Amino acid sequence: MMNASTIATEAAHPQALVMVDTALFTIHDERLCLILARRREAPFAGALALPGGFVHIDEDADTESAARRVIRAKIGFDAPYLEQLFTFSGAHRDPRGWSLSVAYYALVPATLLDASQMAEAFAVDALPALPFDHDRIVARAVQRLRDKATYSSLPAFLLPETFTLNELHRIYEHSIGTRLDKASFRQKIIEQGIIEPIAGSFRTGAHRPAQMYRLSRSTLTAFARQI
Amino acid sequence: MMNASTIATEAAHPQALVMVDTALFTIHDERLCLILARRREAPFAGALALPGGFVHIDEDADTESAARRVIRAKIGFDAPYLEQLFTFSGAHRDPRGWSLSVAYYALVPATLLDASQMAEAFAVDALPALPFDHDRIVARAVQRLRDKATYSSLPAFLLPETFTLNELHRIYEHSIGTRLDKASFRQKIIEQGIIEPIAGSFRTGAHRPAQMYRLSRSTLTAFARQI
DNA sequence: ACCACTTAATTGTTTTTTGCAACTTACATT
DNA sequence: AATGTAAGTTGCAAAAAACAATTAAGTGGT
Repeated sequence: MMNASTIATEAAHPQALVMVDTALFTIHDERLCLILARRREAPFAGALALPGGFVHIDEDADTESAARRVIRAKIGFDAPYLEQLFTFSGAHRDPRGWSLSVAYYALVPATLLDASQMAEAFAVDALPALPFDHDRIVARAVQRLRDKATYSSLPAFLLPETFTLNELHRIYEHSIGTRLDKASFRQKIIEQGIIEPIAGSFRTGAHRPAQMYRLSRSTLTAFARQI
Repeated sequence: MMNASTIATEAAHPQALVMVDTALFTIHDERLCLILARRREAPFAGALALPGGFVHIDEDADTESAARRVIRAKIGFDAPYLEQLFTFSGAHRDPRGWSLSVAYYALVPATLLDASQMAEAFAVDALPALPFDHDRIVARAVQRLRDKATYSSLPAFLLPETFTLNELHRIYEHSIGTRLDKASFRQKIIEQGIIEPIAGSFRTGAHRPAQMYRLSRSTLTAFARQI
């Protein structure tokens, strides 16, 4: 029978530090933002960084559970969308030694965040300097979001439960970073069937009321073609 | 100053086993295959599995280097294409304890493999039962290959340095799993500029000779549209 | 030498998808 | 009731894709 010390002998190698880091996207003032955390401990105590922490193998079922735990600690609830991004590793990314960080990215509607949480949201194109290799994590997360926005329902997870087609249109444009034709966008979204109108529900304002919609599925839907 | 024992105290948690596993794709008899390795050690000694091993933090610069080392040990050279796939983790995927495996996938032209290596190539739709969670790794690797084949030069890395357009056509069909129109395929590939004709070089045979091509770039090229 | 056969490569036509612009609708405000 | 503006639709031209047919270039058999 094997026990921990047998394993250590078998592996016969010094151990890597295993952690998770999370890129929490939200929208603020029509801009794509990331929620940062101020580090309480060394290294880089006091600096703003991506929320993260060590994997606790006695407590976390897997790294995704660890990421969920980190996110809950940060915002108080589970993000509507969470996906593994990439695993970063090496001797120099953390001064404490050879480390491995499984990075996740999540999308959080701004409506679910309170003022103090929104105060820690920074536009992705105006982030402060970040410690470790968090710049690389951010770059990859933004790239992933942009890529995936072109062929899936991903950006919808930045919106509240209900939204108008124009709101969805704008969030796609902000996610992808390019202008999208209104007529084509509406047609494609409708025919993909990712959203459904909420009968009788309209956003009223100064002008013509807008039909409210909700996502048909709570999970990501990939499109056959690009948006 | 910090040292290993301080860190262990700081982390204050039992450690995860950190390893890499690799899905090595190749083509044999017009079929998409994976190269498996027979395990020499417990657990699952004697079973066929994805080539893999522990990360050696004193030797591997990062997990990608570890994957390259594993691949070199298996086939004797670096795969022309290597990419991180996904990180699998949890208490139950390996009987030795809570483990984390960073999975990579690689594409290797059959022409670079010798007979003994090809003997360990199994069609992805007729694989033997695999230990650990290697079935999940394989499923995700095949899915990634199929997805990426639809919008990039990825399948070309399964071919030797030089190839004909029809060979490229067939490898795309095998990678994606669907039929592609000959005329459209040729036009799209040419206009993407991922390949260039080799002046004066033709594959001769019983019929009309076919122009030979090579990749224009040694790195992956993503297309603006689907193939 | 010529014909049949097969694969390589191109050409042409139809259908579908896009990109763009103009237009209609429905409200609040004055 | 007129005006302004955002919501939503319609129509058309251009581009892209799918499909079908044709031409090109060799080998091998007679």
